Formats: sequence, C-alpha cells, structure tokens
Amino acid sequence: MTRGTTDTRASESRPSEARQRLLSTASQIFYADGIHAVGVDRIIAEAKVTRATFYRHFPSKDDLVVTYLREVHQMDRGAITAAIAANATAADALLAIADTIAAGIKRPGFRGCAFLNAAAEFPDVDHPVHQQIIAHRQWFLDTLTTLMAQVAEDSSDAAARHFVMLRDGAMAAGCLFNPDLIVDTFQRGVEGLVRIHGQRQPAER
Amino acid sequence: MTRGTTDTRASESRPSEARQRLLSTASQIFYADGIHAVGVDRIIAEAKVTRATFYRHFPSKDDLVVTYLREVHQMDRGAITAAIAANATAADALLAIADTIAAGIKRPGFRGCAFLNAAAEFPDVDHPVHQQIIAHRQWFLDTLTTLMAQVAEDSSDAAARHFVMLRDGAMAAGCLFNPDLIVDTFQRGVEGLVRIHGQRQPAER
DNA sequence: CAGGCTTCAGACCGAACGTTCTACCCGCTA
DNA sequence: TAGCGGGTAGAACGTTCGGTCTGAAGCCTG
Repeated sequence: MTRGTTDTRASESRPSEARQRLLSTASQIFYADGIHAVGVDRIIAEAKVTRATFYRHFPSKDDLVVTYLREVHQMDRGAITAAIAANATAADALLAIADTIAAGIKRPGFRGCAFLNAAAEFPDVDHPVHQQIIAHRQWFLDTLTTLMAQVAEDSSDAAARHFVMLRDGAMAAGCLFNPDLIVDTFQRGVEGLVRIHGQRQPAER
Repeated sequence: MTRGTTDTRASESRPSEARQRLLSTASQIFYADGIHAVGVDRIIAEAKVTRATFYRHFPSKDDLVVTYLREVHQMDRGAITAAIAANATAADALLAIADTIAAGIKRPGFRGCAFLNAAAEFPDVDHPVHQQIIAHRQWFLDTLTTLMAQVAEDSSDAAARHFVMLRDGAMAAGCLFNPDLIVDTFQRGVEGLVRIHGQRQPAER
C-alpha cells in the first residue's frame, strides 16, 4: 500500500527530474552537434541546471557520454526486439528491421548513427565510449546472425555482416545525400540479400 | 635556364617546407585522433613550427582542416584514376577500385574514411568542411556512375549508389571490427553487384 | 650590400574548457 | 522539530582553446 504509492512517486523522482532533463538535453545536443564540440556549460544551460547538479549526477562529462550512448542502445534494442516479436518468420523480421532503419533515416533531424559518429570522435580503443560502441555493434551483429541462421544455416554470418555493412553505409550517407535515394538503395539491397540468402539451403527444416 | 633551375628550387620551397611539414603532420593527427580533439598547439609542436609560422600559412584552423581534406581528396582521386586507367573494361575498373579500398582498410593505421569521420564532427551543412565532404562524395558517386553506365546503361545510378553504400559501410566498420572479415564481405558484395549489374541489358553494344 | 622573405622564439589576449567549491534553500521523512 | 538529500546560485580553479603581436635572426635575390 504505502509501498505502492511511494514506488510510483519514487520511480518518478528517483531518476531525479533534473538528471533526466540533463540526460535528454545532452542526448539531443550530442547527437545533433557532436560530442567534443559541445561543452558542459551549454548542456547545463539548455537543461536549466547548475554545474553542481550536473556533477552530482555524473562524475564527469565522459560518464554523461557513455550514459547517452547507453540510452540510444536501449532504444535501438527495444525497436529491434519489437520488430522481431511482431513478425512470424525471421525473413520478415529482417525486412521489418530494415524498415525501422529506413524510417529513422527519413526522420527530419537524422544525423547518422550515434555510435558511428561517436566512434569518429573516440578512436582510442581503450576508452569507455569506444568500448560501448563495439559492444553495441557486437550485439547488433549477433542479433542479425541469429535471424539469418533461422532463414538459412549456411553462411548466415556472412549474410549478417552484409546486412550490417549496408546499414552502416546507409546510416553514414543518410545525412550527406538525398535520404530517399539512400533508403531506396538500402532497402533494395536488403531485399535482395534476404532473398538470395533464403534460396540457400532451401530445405533446411 | 635560370628559369629552369629556379623552378626546381621554387617548386620545392614555394609550397614552403614548413607549410608542408605542418600539413602532413596535421593530416596524420587529424586522421588518427579526430579534428576537434586536437589543438593548434599540438600540431605546431609535432610539426616543429612556431605559432606565427602556422598562421602565416593558414588563416585559421578551419582552413587547415579543409586543406587536409583537399589533400586526401587528391590522393583518392589519384588512386581511382589510376585504377581506371589500368583496366580495359569498366567492370574490371570497378573491381580494381574495390581492391584499392580493401587494401586501405587492411592497412595498419586505418581509422575509417577521413570524410565520414569529418562529417561526424562538422554537421553544419553550411560549414566549408562539410561542403568539402559532400563535394568529394559527389565526385566519387559520379565516377562510379559513369563506370556502371559503361557496364550497363540501365539503373547504373542505382548500382553506383549500391557500391558507395557498401564502401561507406566497409570504411565505417573497418576500424570497429575484424578488418579481414569486413574486406571479405565488402568484396563479395561488390563482385555480386558488378556481376548482376553486368547481366542487365547484356547486349548493349 | 641592401631588401625582402621566411622562420624562430615567446609573450600575450580573451574565451571556453572540465572541474571543484562554498553557501543557502526547500521539501521530505524520521 | 530536526535533519538530510537534492536542488540552486555563483565564484573560482588551472588548463587549454584559437588567434595576435613583437622582435630578432637567417637566407636568398637583386
């Protein structure tokens, strides 16, 4: 009872309203303008928070950055998990994932893949931000490999890598060229890839 | 005579030894560590040049950056022009270009595409650096489109865009994953693309 | 030899960087 | 009511940022 009500309140205030404002503001700015290019001053100004509050919730700017990427990872993961759950066959799931990616590229404020952009700014392999990036990419590749294997066991690794390569190319170019053409090229590529991969080992079951 | 000898000397000293040292040093550092992450101080220190000398040759750091990208563009252009000149058919030229890209990805210090990395740091479309990037990419796409059209007129635009997408993906991922696997995936993709595109409109001549 | 480049050496500028600090206020729970 | 944690406000830390300026060497050409 008391637990119930306090929990509702607590789940709203424990991640601290100010902290949430800080994180969402920083995420938007980092994604739109880059990471090294924006300073703590601007983030706290736009989040309407004082410096002391910032450093109460994040030990350093770098920690904010990895939290930002972690948040993006969660959203990506959610979208892809949903796409998989909503489709009966693995092939349809793969096409649905491509649709999700395509929709993202067409979205107005699209500025590429948050992870690829961050990788350009954090080349040091030992840096926590860089490790976050490769962890996310490994998860994505593994997820696709599993789906490809359900379509056809043979060379599912190669097919998944191929998918990732098309995605990376589309995400990288999506804000440097006509997004509609990029999306068109990307989806044609994925469709062809899934079709050809599906013809492999046709009687698998 | 006097012209001849002075020309030899002039072509060595007119681009100014210090300026050249500055540019090549900056290029290495920018490519390896990013652009916003390195300051003028470090560049002049590693180039063994004073600040005054720096600002004698480059009005600002931004100018250095566009000069750096211009240099990379020249090198890319040279490599691709050579690949085209060395191959009799357009299809072979395309495969040779893919080989060049693959060799670049396998090179030890590979850190992705200088232009894609720069794009992550300069999102402002009006910025000179960003415009340099899209100009380079437009040249690359046009070059590939011409080659694809020589293989088969039909949907050569789509085929060229597909090639660029694979390249972008390979370049972006080449320093975030096993380069050998990336190169393998990339080259398989290009081979398939060129083969399928070549089967289109088989009797073109 | 004189004149004109280039480079060197280094001080200096204001601004912004990431970070820490003190001091006070407010609303909650004990 | 007392205390405590999260918040505000703002000064200050030392460093680095991109960029300017002065002044004196060196060096080739006229």
